[in-house]
Amino acid sequence: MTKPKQIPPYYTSVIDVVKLIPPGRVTNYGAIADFLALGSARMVGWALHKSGLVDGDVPAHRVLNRKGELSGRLAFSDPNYMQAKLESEGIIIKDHRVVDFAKYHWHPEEILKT
DNA sequence: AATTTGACGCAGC
DNA sequence: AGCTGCGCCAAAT
Repeated sequence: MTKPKQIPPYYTSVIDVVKLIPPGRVTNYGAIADFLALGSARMVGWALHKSGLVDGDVPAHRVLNRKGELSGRLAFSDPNYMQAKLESEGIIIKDHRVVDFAKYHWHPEEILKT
């Protein structure tokens, strides 16, 4: 019979961290991977891709690659969703790239400081 | 079961 | 400063 697909634990961990990203801020896959000690930023990418199927309330549009590029925009239902959402949060995007990326860059470590 | 791909990152050139 | 190659680990074919 149909077997309910189990969600690997680290998927949930990644989703949890992504949900903690403050509006108007962005982060990169490597930062999350390092924070969760996944050992590979690719895992974060995979987890986020699946996140849409697991939880539709994940602000995955705030996760970019280390260059600040919207590398995952093509994976969304609408390629323009990611940019539109980020711009609506006050982030300027030029050629699928975040302007002043370092300025908006957020690190999971921030949640520990508070 | 083996090979390829992937929402990545970094060192080297 | 941009391109190439390699490493990372899991999922898909």
